[in-house]
Amino acid sequence: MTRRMGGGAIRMQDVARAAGVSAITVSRALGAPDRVSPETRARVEAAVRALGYVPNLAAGTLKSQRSRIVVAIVPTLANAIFAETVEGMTEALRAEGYQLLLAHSGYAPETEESLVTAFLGRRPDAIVLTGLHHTAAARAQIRAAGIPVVETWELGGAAIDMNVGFSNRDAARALTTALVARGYRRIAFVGVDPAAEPRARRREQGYRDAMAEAGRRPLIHRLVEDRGISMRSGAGMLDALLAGPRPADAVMFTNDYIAFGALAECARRGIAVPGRLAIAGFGDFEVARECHPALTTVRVPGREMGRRAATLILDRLAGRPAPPRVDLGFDVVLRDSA
Amino acid sequence: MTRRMGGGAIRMQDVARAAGVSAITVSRALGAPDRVSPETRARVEAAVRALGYVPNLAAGTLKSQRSRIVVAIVPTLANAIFAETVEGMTEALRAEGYQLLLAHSGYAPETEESLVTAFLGRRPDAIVLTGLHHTAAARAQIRAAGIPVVETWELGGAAIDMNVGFSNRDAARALTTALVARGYRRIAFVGVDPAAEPRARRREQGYRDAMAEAGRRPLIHRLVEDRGISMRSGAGMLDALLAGPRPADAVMFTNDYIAFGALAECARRGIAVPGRLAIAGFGDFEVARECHPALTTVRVPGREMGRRAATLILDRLAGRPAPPRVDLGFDVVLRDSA
DNA sequence: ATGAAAGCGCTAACAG
DNA sequence: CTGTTAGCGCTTTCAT
Repeated sequence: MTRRMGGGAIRMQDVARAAGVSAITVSRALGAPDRVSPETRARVEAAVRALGYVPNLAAGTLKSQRSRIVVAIVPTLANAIFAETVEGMTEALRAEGYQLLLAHSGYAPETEESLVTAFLGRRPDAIVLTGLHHTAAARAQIRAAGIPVVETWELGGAAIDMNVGFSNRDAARALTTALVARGYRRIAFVGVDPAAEPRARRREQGYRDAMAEAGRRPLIHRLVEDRGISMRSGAGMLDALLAGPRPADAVMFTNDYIAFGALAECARRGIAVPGRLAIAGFGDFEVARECHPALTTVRVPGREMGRRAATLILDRLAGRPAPPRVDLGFDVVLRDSA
Repeated sequence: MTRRMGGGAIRMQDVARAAGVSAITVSRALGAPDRVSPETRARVEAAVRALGYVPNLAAGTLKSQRSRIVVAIVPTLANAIFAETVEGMTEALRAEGYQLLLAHSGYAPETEESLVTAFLGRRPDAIVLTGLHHTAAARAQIRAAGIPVVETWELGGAAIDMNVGFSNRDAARALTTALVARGYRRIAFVGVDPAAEPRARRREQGYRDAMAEAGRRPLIHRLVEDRGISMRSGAGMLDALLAGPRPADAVMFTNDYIAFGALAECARRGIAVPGRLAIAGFGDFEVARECHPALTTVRVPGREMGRRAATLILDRLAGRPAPPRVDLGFDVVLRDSA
């Protein structure tokens, strides 16, 4: 339409010419509309529309040293667990014109590290990580970048910068205590390799705490796979739980999906839940609410962590005070399965 | 450490000085290592490490007009449905140094449009959309950007550029036909407002096709909410399905989550599945495999669509031939629920 | 309220 | 294989 074709996009200069102003005025009309007279603004806006102008944010980023990009790294998206956090984050960020650069680490700190390296090149304005466990190199790079950091899904003293989440340990302890109160005698815990998944380790610890407080011996089972764990793995644990002279009468799984897998297996085998085996999960995913019998579990603030992480970042970037630590809590949800 | 502090990051120039070469040599050592002598490369790499240099991709993008960013917009992440596609995409892209800018539209074309507008400012090298239904403005902007586009999760003639997916209509038809073959007489379909969800409309159409072929009258029920549909909504449909003098003896839901909700409700009410009511889903999500009775459904290539979308893009960007249309097919999975 | 000049940090193009 | 020059498209700074 104008002089350009084949690759060249419309620049601010072109808009300026069309509107009869200088480039900087276009910049202001777009980025700080109240610094420009209403008439000028209208002319610029008309030119923008007429030309289909889309500002090149790479140029803006380079000059202003603000990218309006926030990086987020989660362990996985395949479970709705972290997906909700991501949704909460994007929604809050979008409202302020920030965009989300996302990847999943597959629960591997080394993968996380290489993602951090790659993403930092975009000069993000902030970064959101899952959990508190990262490689030393990742921490160092992030610190060097000097940007706000939020770690989610875990609470602890070792946060790089800001920390929003809940206590996995307290949550598991509270759930276990509720099971004890309901009268179960042999309460087992099914988790994953504690070395591989920090949040699972904390949950296991909470279970141990509660059992110790109740004067019981912990009964711990671990799933062999430390990733890709899901419903299937729960089903596979039943034999171990029910074997021996003194089988478990209740079991708590490290998350709802695994618990549901066990629950379904009980249905297949005709094992009464909670009659012969009570089952509890962790997370309060939708399946926990909707399955039959409905799962006793712990509700965890997935979406809220995302939203809060975003607002902490936005506050910090706007120079508003932002607390270094936000505990969003949890709720023990007693249903029929235990 | 060096002369800089307070905001200024290390630049290529600093690395060049430390390595005793020019900036462009650093650029090449990093971006095209084989165009630099091994010794030089080693010196550069050492300097990079020593200084903790992270290239500023905003600058690179500006000059090279290649951002190595791919934009993806999905309807939601809360369902594992699209999350798998996103995972497949990131994985394939990451291997080639591309990064994913992601957002979810909440199934609203207008939201999608505004996301497109915002994202185009990053000058992405390609864009991946879900489905074939977009606003005219979104299509126009994308076309004007002149970048490769892949539309996923649906197949049709109206694609903007490339299209990878499967036929929702054929899949639903095949599943319905399988239900007919299994001897069900009154097969109902539970979908959502066809105007609100194009893929659901195609599934409904496939169901109609199969019913017509079998000489049956279609029995269509629709969920009131057109978004946020999930397990709960399935449970709520049972009354309608079983009401009247001639209740359905089989029902097919527009996705597995909804089907599972109905299945669980049957368990709660003591309705035999498939004895009194056979239930089928769509998608073959994990819950379909693991619930009891296991769900008859259609397996859909979620992760593969993501991977394929990525390779189409990479091929196109590398100047390799990329087919405009890839049909990944589907599989009817007959299990116990129907 | 508007503009001119300068430069953010890279890499394409062209030497040598 | 390595270097010089220039400029990508914005926004900051300083003027008017």
